[in-house]
Amino acid sequence: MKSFKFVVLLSINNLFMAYNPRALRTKWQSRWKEEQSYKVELDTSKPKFYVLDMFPYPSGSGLHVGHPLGYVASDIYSRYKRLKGFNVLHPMGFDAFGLPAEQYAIETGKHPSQTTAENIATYKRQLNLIGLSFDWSREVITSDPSYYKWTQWIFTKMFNYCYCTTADKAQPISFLMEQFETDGNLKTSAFTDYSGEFTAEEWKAFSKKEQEEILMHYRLAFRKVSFVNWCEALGTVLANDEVINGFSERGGHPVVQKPLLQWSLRITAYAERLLNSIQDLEWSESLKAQQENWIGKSEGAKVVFELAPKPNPSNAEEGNQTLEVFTTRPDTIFGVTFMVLAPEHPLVNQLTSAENIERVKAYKARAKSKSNVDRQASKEVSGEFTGAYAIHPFTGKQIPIWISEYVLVDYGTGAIMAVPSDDDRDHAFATKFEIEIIDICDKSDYPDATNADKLGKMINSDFLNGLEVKAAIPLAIKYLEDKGRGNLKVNYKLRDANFSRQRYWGEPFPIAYDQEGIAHQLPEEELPLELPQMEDIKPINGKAPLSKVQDWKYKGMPIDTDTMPGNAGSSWYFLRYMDPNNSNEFCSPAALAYWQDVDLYVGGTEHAVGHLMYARFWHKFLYDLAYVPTQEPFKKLINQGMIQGESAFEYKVLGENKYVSYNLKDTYDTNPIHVAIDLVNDKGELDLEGLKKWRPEHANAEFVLEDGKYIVGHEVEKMSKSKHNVVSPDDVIEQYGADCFRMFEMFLGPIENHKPWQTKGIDGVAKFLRKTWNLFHDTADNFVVSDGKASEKEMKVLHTCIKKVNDDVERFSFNTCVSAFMICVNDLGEMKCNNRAVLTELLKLLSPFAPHISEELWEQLGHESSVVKDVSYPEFEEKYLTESVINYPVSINGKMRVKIDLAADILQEDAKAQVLANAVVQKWVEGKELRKFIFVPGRIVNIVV
RNA sequence: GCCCUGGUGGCGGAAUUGGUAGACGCGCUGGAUUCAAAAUCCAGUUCUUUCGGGAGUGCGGGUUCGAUUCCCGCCCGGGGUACCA
Repeated sequence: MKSFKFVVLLSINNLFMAYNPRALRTKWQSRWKEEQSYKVELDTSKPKFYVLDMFPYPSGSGLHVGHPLGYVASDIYSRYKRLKGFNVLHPMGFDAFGLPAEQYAIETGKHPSQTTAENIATYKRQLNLIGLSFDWSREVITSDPSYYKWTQWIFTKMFNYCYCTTADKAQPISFLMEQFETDGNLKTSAFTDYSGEFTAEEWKAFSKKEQEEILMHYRLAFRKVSFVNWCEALGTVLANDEVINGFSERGGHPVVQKPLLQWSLRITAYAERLLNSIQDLEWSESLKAQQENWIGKSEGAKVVFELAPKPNPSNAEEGNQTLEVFTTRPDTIFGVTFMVLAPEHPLVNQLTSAENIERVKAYKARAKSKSNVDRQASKEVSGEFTGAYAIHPFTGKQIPIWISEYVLVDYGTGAIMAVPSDDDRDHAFATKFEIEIIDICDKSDYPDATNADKLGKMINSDFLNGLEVKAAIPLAIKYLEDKGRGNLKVNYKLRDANFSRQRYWGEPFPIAYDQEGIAHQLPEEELPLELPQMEDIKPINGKAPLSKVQDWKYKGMPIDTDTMPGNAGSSWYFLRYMDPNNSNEFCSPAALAYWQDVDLYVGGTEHAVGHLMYARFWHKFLYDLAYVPTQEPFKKLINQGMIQGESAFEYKVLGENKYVSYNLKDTYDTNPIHVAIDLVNDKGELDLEGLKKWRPEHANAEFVLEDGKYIVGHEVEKMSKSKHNVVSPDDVIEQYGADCFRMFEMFLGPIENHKPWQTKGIDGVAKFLRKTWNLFHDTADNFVVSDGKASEKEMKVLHTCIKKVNDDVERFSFNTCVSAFMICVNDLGEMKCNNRAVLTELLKLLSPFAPHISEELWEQLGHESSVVKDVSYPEFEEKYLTESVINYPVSINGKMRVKIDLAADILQEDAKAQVLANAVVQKWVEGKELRKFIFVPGRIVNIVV
């Protein structure tokens, strides 16, 4: 009876005293919250450091174990920098506007503002569970009017600015209008897609409406007709990824291209600057390459072709029309045998002769019915002759003009000069339609060269004959210039960004239209223009949801009914964190002067071009207006890899309610079906009782087992709800604790690698944390540390770890940090080290990785201060690592044969004598000629015989 | 096709500047402890071997005293992109 009581007492005691991650988590997380441990203020006495995670979209399914990979890494770095004396800005917020919330609202009737608020609450709870050191007082939510006021404000700035190509920066539209008043557009260097010319007199003679239409071609935020994916059956516009092979993803209804007057942002004006400053960024080479490819700069020439007069011109002016093309191979001009226009090219209708008009119309209609993606996916050669001809600028020959889908209306000039001998697509086209092919480039010196290599010697090319391609190109351009038929031209793949969405859940445009349809911005004091509350947010008759709002007017003028896309709010959020509650400015100059830019940005590669390109563009625009102090927003960027899920499959026999185990599936005709991964144990065995509860259709099913077990099949795929392979961090943290979760995520491998989630190794990290705890406690879990002077061996172990962790955090190699901690704790454990001085430093080192256990043990050491914010990072001291003797590996002919201790300061001659005297070395060297003795101090000895 | 990545034990991975290949962890094997199990601890764990060694970082060459690392030519996986004139 007595001993029974004793056992109970002991286990209760254990429950309270032993390492209990759950209790520590709640204790310290609430303490940090109470004490606002992670609140950060502008403090010019300290150097700043800005660590940012990519803005999460709060989806309905919450965080899975893949998301925190980057968050934990950036948190460790933030905590590390804090202990190093930096004033660290480490904020978090939510990209809360967007399509999924709106779609969910339409399906369930729940208002997006409600679901968004719920999802944000879930995200915050989960993020806090991990023990991340965010300053929540700086939280930014894009759907909050106090935030989107400034998104709208930046938009109005873009509306009021154009781009000056000589000053190479944005300039006010008013400046441009003054130019028009004095010189028309003849002298302006403003960036534009406007091709007409007008004098000052003509400008003044234009109506207000005509003037505004011209200005739209200069504004950085402007309206133009662009195409949307229109689905008649759903009565709505679809995003590209909602369209599959010309049909809607939901329902499979046909989708057509429909022209709509929409807002765009003139990012193309910044193409060259966006390209040039990539070089200065500390981003991965692959990411830089993706941005460069996206901008897609190519140098070539603009060539102007006269059009041959029509046999029966309907009016006299038509005869003087010209056709402009862009080419990267002006040297091939003597090989041009036809021209091709995009079907949508504005000259097509007017060029087409009467006898071809029907067929051209039919071809255009066919092109229009296909989505862009479809058109580009098809490799089929198709086209139609217009009946018109152009005149070759040098030979004067008549060249037939065709239209074809392979020419894209929005790249270059929407027209090409076709050179079938030196372009694969032109060649295929010429072959199919039996058009002449003139050989103009002798490639016999380069048997393996493709057309893309631009190699060969010019032939049949008049003044270019005999020249290599590289020499012929500049000469051809010079000739074109001299004859006034063309000039050097640089072209970019980058397109202006469509900035309108016919949706509800986004920022409204602060723009109203007068009776003539002229766009006017709302005055600044009217911002924010709040999104009106609507019960039913479905689009109506193909019009945007806001068109249903009765009084959606400003001073009687109708307000724009489109809303901004998701990338609006996320293009500048990183600036708002610097001064999140400012109601007078988007961010104060003082905050900007101090925080400057993001020092470290952590996020996934899925934003490689979209978000990062837009944010850089907005930032450069704000820089031009002198609102921000830096040219680039994100100095250093780390891409975290994707954590994939491991899916599990059961195998259903076709047509029967029967499931066979993995290794037997090939003897039946089966279909794999996803099963919930949490019903499967480490050995791949399926919990059949759990399965029956999860999916009742299994209740009466027959299971064909192997060795009495049902074994599932596995596959690694993206983690997603529909694949039933999602693992929530909540469960892992509940079972192992937040510190273990954090360290295990880091231990999985290099931060940038993609890897499947497997809890297989997590016990190793859990063991490590227990061992760390046990350095401070005896077997009965009493807190025991000793006070004397630490031994040299202990100091060596400690400082080896300090050096390794310090170096590895700096290069973002967190997995090797965890290894270093394990080695250190194992070594100290082996030495039975519980020395206060050693353990104190160890806790400081560990706290960025495992803040909860560190804080608890820190308190147990008797500190009133906090190890997560009040201490400074341990200093590495070389003297603890210096050795008087070094154990050298000795290689013979490059193979390691023996290790020999040599004095650290030994000279080569002495080393040689000692090494050669060694018995093992003797054995290998005996009877052979000693050719060379290599001694690399501190490293290695190599003997060549 | 083009651009970018990566390829190392049974598994995740380490080797930072060309210098001991496989750190650390998982798993596995054997042992201690236990009535037993879990947990814990100890030892072993690239392959091969005639126990001297030999081979080995996707494959084939090269440079070097020495190559996972640098160079040339291939193969395979992952990501991006695509009629871009």
